[in-house]
Amino acid sequence: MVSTKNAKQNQLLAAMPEAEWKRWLPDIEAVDLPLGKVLYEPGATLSHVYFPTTAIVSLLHVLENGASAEIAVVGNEGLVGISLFMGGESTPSRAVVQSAGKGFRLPAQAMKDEFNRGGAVLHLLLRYTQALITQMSQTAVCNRHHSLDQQLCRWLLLSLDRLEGSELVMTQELISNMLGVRREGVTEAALLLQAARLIKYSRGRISVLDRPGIEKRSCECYGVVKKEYDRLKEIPLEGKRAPG
Amino acid sequence: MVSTKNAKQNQLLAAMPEAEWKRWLPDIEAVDLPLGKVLYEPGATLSHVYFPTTAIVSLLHVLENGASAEIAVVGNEGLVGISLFMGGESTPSRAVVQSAGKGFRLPAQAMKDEFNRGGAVLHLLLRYTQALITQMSQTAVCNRHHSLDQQLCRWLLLSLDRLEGSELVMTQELISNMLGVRREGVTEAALLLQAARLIKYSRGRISVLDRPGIEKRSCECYGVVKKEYDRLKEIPLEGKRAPG
DNA sequence: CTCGTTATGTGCGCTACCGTACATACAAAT
DNA sequence: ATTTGTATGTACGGTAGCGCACATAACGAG
Repeated sequence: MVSTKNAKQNQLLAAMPEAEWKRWLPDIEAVDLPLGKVLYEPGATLSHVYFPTTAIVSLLHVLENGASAEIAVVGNEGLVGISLFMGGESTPSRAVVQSAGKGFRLPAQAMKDEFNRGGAVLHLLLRYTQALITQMSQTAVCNRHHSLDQQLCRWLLLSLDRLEGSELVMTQELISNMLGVRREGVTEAALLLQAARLIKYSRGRISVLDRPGIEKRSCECYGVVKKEYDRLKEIPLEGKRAPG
Repeated sequence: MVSTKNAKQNQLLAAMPEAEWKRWLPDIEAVDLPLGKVLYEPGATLSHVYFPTTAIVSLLHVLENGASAEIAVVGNEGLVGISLFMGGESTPSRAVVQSAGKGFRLPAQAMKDEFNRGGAVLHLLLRYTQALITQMSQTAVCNRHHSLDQQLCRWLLLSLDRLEGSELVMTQELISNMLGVRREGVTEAALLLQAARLIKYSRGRISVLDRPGIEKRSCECYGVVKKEYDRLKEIPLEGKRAPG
């Protein structure tokens, strides 16, 4: 049981009713999620779903020519691998660990069985998926309308919310991959933020000095997404199952 | 029963097993979906879910300053109002009829009850949602990386697939709202397509002359999305309900 | 301390798209 | 036939971000 004692650092696992949680225990497994680890590739069948606790995972959508963009980010508030219970078995996107840390995982079949019981677990996961959808669509609009500057701020805030402390380990090159822009563009934007004393960084380490300042500079997208996650967290679980 | 005789023009309704379908009948209702009709506003609680048959509905995400972008399009292959069964009650996006036509609708409570039975309906709807998610994320990347030209082609193709015939009623102004770009930009892109004899248009009427030509000119995003919808349509319904 | 490697900074011409301001053209109404 | 409104075309300066080619700087290994 020692191995699962931190599992409830993941908010979905923590929100799970006791009865369900007990059924999961035998199958759940602690995993290390090192930077860059790929949890799934486009089109691949998923073997597990992952519940990050201290790690952050990026959902990247990759184009034929190799260009990519992050469509959502998953931390301890969520899970990676929704297509497993959504019924598609796979997605055309890629999940990569963006910030090293720990997490837990559950085998595909166990996840499906649990989901198909149709109770609290189902509602919990779907509600989370709904929040994820919000994040994706906000990202789509953000890609269209906001400046790199603003997007970098949004991205920093989303990452900060999923980390302890105010430092993130992340090269500008990696950030550029996430945002789907040039590395040099990130350098410039980061310089501006540094000049404004909002952040400080050196060789892959970013310290956030003035979070409120970054929030002011960010586009609305961060706030919208955060608010929606919060809202959905508050709605009580239905958990009911209609009679057959 | 006359009023529902065309309901199975909607692919989701058509895929519904007979037993479920019979339960729905009393509640289902034919509706007219005129151009511009708003099916839901950001944050509003949904009263119905809509199953378009000949109409096309755009899911738009609107920013504070009024700028917007289409994050997905729904035709007779899908339904409008997934947040109802996903558990959020509302979404921060807006659903607008982009191409006038007919559809059917089901009251919110009936939809929820049916979904919570947990059988084929649930799996069908979730699978569709999964396809919708693919469309959203592809759109996000497309917004980032592809030219207006390519995106216009993608958009035309997605619309064509959801219409009979090869003509769409749509001003360039409206298209620009969907794509989240300037109207003049659409004019230029459309001129190029017209010069290449791929389309012809006049005052809000676009005729597609050479569909394969447009497909060649489109970015990959159209193909990826279409393929994923097709793939998910093929997966047989599980429909099973795990024992309590 | 030196060297190779990786991370960051800079410069420059280029292009797609923006914002704005108009000009034209078609279509329906009177 | 003239008017009015809406749809489309054109023009032009501005700019954000691109692709490319380097310059600098930090760090780690030897």
